[in-house]
Amino acid sequence: MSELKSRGFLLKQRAFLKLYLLEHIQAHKLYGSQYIDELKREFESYGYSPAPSEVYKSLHELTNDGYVTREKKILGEEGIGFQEIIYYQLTEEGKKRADLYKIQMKEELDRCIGLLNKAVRDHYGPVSKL
Amino acid sequence: MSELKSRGFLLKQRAFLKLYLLEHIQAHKLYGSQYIDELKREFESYGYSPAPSEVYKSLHELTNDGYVTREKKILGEEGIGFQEIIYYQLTEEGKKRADLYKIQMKEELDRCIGLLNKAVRDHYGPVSKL
DNA sequence: CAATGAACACTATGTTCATTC
DNA sequence: GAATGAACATAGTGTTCATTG
Repeated sequence: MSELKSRGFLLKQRAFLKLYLLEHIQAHKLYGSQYIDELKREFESYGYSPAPSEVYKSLHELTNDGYVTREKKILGEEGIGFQEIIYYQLTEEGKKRADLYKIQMKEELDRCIGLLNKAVRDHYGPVSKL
Repeated sequence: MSELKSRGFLLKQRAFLKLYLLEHIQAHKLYGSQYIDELKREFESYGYSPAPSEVYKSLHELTNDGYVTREKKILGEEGIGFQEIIYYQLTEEGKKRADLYKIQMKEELDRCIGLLNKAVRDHYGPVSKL
């Protein structure tokens, strides 16, 4: 998860998605496009709609980094429409490392929020506390 | 300033820099590398150090979009070290449009802060109000 | 056909270095 | 030599489309 060390301008999208995916995977075992739907719904009112491929890439990276394992299943009735889907599941190792990831992400989120709030203060007067 | 309409994940760096540059240029007429120094100092404690070329590109775009005009000067003593520098200055048109730009940026900043705060709430509990 | 993911394209950003006075 | 900015390289993200069962 090298994107956490970058310290550039703002947080990278994929780091953000991974934070959500780690939690969603822990909460309920779903397959790829279901997480995509969840995320789209979740961020809809924030004017953000993650591209499917970004979510898949995030899932691949979590897999490659050993956070999660994949489990293929076939969906649908015999004979007519088959559909392969892939379930994701946190590994034991992944659970521990997810905690560390969360801690690092908290710092990064705070940094970014701080930077954006500074811009609001600098250009639109003091930030309201409500 | 088409980067304001994107509505992707987070704000683009250059849009952010332009907001600062428009205000800095209005506040005091400096040349390029002086704005760079100002910005670096300003964001230092936020773990963000804009690359010089990003600032120059932002200044070029502000120029091309008619917000500012450029004025070349020669710095230094005759005979030995000459140094060409470029001062920037808001146009009349630029002042008006900068206000519009600020309004649009406010929305975008709020959207991004909202998205990041949501992540903090979702993963680390309710956001403290201080 | 829906889900997956690879390939491709494009945009944003960072790095290097030539120029110029 | 310091400032400027072009050229280049890379990263990040979005789009399209082939696969496949």
